Parts: sequence; structure tokens; C-alpha cells
Amino acid sequence: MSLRYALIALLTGRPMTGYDISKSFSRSVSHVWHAPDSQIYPELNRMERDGLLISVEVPWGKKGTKKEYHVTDTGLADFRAWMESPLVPQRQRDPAYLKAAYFDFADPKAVREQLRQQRTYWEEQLRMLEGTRATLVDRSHPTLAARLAKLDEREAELAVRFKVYAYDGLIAHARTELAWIADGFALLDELYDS
Amino acid sequence: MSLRYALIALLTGRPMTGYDISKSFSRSVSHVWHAPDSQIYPELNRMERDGLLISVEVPWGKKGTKKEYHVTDTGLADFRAWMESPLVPQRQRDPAYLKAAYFDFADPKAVREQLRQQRTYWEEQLRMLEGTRATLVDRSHPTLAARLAKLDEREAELAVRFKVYAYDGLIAHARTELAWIADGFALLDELYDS
DNA sequence: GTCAATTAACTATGTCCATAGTTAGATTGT
DNA sequence: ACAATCTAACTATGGACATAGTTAATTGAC
Repeated sequence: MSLRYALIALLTGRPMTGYDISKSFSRSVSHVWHAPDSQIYPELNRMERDGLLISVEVPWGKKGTKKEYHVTDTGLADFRAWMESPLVPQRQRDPAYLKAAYFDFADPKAVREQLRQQRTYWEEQLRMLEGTRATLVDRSHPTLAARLAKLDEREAELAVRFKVYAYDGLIAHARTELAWIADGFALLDELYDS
Repeated sequence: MSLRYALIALLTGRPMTGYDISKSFSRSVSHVWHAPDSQIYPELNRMERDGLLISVEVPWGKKGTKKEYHVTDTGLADFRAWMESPLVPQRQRDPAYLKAAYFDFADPKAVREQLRQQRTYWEEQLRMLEGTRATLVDRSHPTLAARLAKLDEREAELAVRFKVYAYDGLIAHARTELAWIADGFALLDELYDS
């Protein structure tokens, strides 16, 4: 159900086509919530059916048209209701921890290689998160900027601070993963090399 | 596909019935990997069909029987292959971060209440993780103890250290969440109260 | 002028996962 | 004696999600 609210959240910034949304998801939104096209398009249709969004046909080139989705009052009310509803804690389901608990079943070289890949992945994540965080702070992030244009300074301040707060959480998470990976290398050195 | 390997991992400790496994999952295993009955039983059947496990009918009481699942050599080889295969990074899909990014849409009181609930949840998680970690270190954890009985001291040391390592990662994760939640309270104080 | 890349909007299939049951024998407490 | 609880092994249904396509118009590069 969270995809629905991720979509409303994104569309509060500015109206978008399914394609725009898909691109946003594969760029910055996926840091907070990942979804592929095959989930986005059907969900947009269901949301329009449920009255949370309305689509407006907009011409595109000479013959083409595209559908721009706008959040309705119902959609916004639904979003606020969800925002104030209790959070369902996520179940643990990260294969990295499962594997780590059984590293003794694998060859140390293969383990080291996996840790290197994990480190590369999280370093890249961290770099991207810090990059996006900076565009939030200086208000140059495109979707955020569109939303801020509709708000007064006090509201804009709140919107920016909470987005930065969310990114700070993601950044802390990435740093924690990297520290854990570094501990993993140290543990391998201790157990297999010396 | 990771459920399959979580099941083999668990069964390397000792043979178990589906019911034993289900109980283990709702106790300690769910820290590393969560799964309900409705996933466990069908997956055990598929794994037996695929030759990764064999089930042995064991009498239970006067008339009843139960099926005890054992890991086959094929199953163990499959597990080792998975352990050495590259890890697929998990996509971000935690509603907590999505919500945090849009806290300005919710009433500050409702936000505070959610942060309190999150804090309670993660404090409880942390308490349980630290409790289980202690039973790993002193080797009193039942499933681990069963597995250690089959290993020599060197192998046992490795098995224990990697399990503790995995739990240390989970504990660090829980602490990071708690620190982020504390930052959330501080941010609310700054933005709404003073 | 044409060819590749991009924009747009999907669909199809299968697995994963959550919620909520069911059926039946065994054990324990009173 | 019998009720409550536990052990055991499921099933049914629907939604979430991944992977991998399809079709067609538009725009930009050479």
C-alpha cells in the first residue's frame, strides 16, 4: 500500500505523467521507495479509479497525447490520513545478514569478494544520498523546488527540513552498513590470516 | 529465494519438523529472516521435491506421526553455492523514511506519537537482539549448540564468531534507527515548540 | 533524410508474501 | 472426565513485486 502514498507524495510537488514518475523513481525517489514501471502504471490506474488522482490528457507533439496525473482533494485527505496512521514495522528480510551468519560455510576468498562488492555498492549509495541531500539543502532539487514554489517561507522551511531529515536517516544507515562491512574485513583477517 | 537458504541454514543445526521450524522462525530466526507458516510449509515441500531435503516420518504419540526434515548433500552443496554467489542488494522500501520525508503533511502530535511507537519497537528489538547475542557468545543458544556439537573447536569458533558478527550488524542497525528517532524528536522540538 | 535515442504507456507471467483461516491428534491441569 | 492448550501440518485468497517484454510517436544527431 505504500507505493500508493509514495505516488501521491511525489505528485504533490507537481503534476506528472506516468513516464515522468517512472523516471523520478529510477532517479532520486528510489532512495526512499523503489518501484518498477509494471507496478507504477497499474497503480496509477487504480488510484484514478479510486478517485485519488485525476488524469488530464495533454497534447504531445503533433498527434500524440500524454496523461498528466493530478492529486485530488480525496487523494490528499487519504495521504494525510495515512501519514497520521501508525507505522507498521518492516520485517527483517535482508539476505546480507543471513549470509553473514553463515560465512563459515563459504570460502574466505568468496566472502572477501562479496564484502568488497557490498562496500562498493554502499559507497555508491552514500555518494548519491549525499549528493541529493545537498540539492535539498540548497533547494535546487527539481521536484522539491516545484513544491516549494507553492508554499510560504515557513511551510517551505518545514518541507525542506523533513526531507533532509529523511535523507540523514538513509545516510546514517549507509554509514552503519559500511562500518559493519569494515568490521567484516577485520574479522576475516583475524580468523583466517594471522 | 532466500527463504530456501534460511531453511537449509537452520536445518544444518539439527533436523526439524515444519512445526519446529515455524516456532524457530517466530522466535530467534525472524531477527535475520522473517517468514510465516504459509510460506514455510509449501517451501519445505518444494525443497524436498527438488532434492535439497529429505523428510523422515517419525512417530508422535500413539497414532500421530511427524515429518523431520534433513538436509541432503545436494542441499548443502546448493547452500554453499548460494553462499558464494554475489549478493543482490536489497531495494529501499521502508515506509518509515517515506513518511519522514513528508512529516510536514501530518499533525506534529501524530508525528510525535509515531516516533514514540517506533522508539518502543526498536528498543524492544534491541533488547531481544542483545539477549540473543549473549546466548551466542556463551554458546547456550539451542540451535547453535546443536550445530556446535558436530564441529571441532576451530570450526565452532568460526561458527560462533560469524553469528555474533551478524547480530552485531543488526544491533548497530537498531542503534542507528534509535539515534535517528531521537534526532526526529529534537527536530520537532526545534520546528514546532520553540 | 534517416536512424538512434528518447518519451510515453503499457502487458504478461510468475514468484513472494501477508492475513487468516482449517483439521486433527497429544498433553496438561483440575 | 474433560476442557484448554499445544503440537503438527497444512490451505485459500489476494496483493506486492520482479523480470522481461511490447507498441508507437517524437526528437536530436549526422
